[in-house]
Amino acid sequence: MGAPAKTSPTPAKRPAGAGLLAAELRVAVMRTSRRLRAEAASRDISPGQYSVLAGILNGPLTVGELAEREQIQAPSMTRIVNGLETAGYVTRGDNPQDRRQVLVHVTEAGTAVLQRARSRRTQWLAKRVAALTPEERATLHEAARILQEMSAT
Amino acid sequence: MGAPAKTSPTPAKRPAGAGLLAAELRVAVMRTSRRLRAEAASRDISPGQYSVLAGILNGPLTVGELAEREQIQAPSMTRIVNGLETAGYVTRGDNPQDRRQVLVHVTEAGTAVLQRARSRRTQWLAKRVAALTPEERATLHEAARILQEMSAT
DNA sequence: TATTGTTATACTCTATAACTATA
DNA sequence: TATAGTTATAGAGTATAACAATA
Repeated sequence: MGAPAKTSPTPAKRPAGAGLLAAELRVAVMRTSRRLRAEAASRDISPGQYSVLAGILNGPLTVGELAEREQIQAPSMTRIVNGLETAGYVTRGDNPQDRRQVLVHVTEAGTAVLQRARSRRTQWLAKRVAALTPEERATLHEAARILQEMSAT
Repeated sequence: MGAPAKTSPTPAKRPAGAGLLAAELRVAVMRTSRRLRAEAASRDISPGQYSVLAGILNGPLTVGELAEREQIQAPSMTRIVNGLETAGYVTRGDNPQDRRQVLVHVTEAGTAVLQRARSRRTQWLAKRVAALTPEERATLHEAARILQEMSAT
């Protein structure tokens, strides 16, 4: 069986076995992602573009590094960067130390659009998060950290 | 701004404001969903097909009901049902009380493939879930419930 | 010869609009 | 006239394979 869950915030629920938990988590994540995509669609920038801009805010990264971070293949990242470059949100620069690489830099317009998008993008989610109890928010905060770590594996 | 977050269960981390939490949650969910899709791809059935089969295990539903449950439009559900019907996993039946409606029934093959898929589909996730602490599993269990409720809104 | 990035191409999933049949 | 479902078409995002430039 699962763990005793001694200090669970919801005493009525026991932790399910790994298989059952994975199944319910998978449904929850897939459904939420579909909802997020639908709600955020056609405003500002795409989810992929958003992540890329956020990733290079603190300094340029190569196309390969970005692809690895986003867990997608290089050609897909090339397309995302193309879109951002056309929109004027990033520029491509050479790396003098390895001229095969392409460093993606964020522009001022890119920084601005990211900040605007940050508030709009999460509007749907933020509205629902705000309706939660502090305990539920803490749970989601911790869950986000766990999911990030699991996905990074 | 967000709530003061007075009784956080994770002392080192305070619950972020609704906007920040929504932002980090969004990234975590989108990244995990991309990972899930990639890991589960081309085995058994698609995520959408999986959810549909699971939904009609306890009795047939109409195409419209399924579309609403999955938060997608009717034509998208028609395509998913087409795929399942071609594969022999569901059958379409009339509703005698309203002949505009189409009731989607699961077949024996559909039930079997769902049970097989259930264990395979969540394999990637279950492996990582099993490596977590009981407390982390409890957190994800609760988070799944919260995400489900938020997505249902 | 190996690696980085791009181009070419195709597949999956989604959506909106137009259509058919039933109510 | 309104509703349930399908068909037609298009768009977004992803992938693999082949190619160019550089190491």
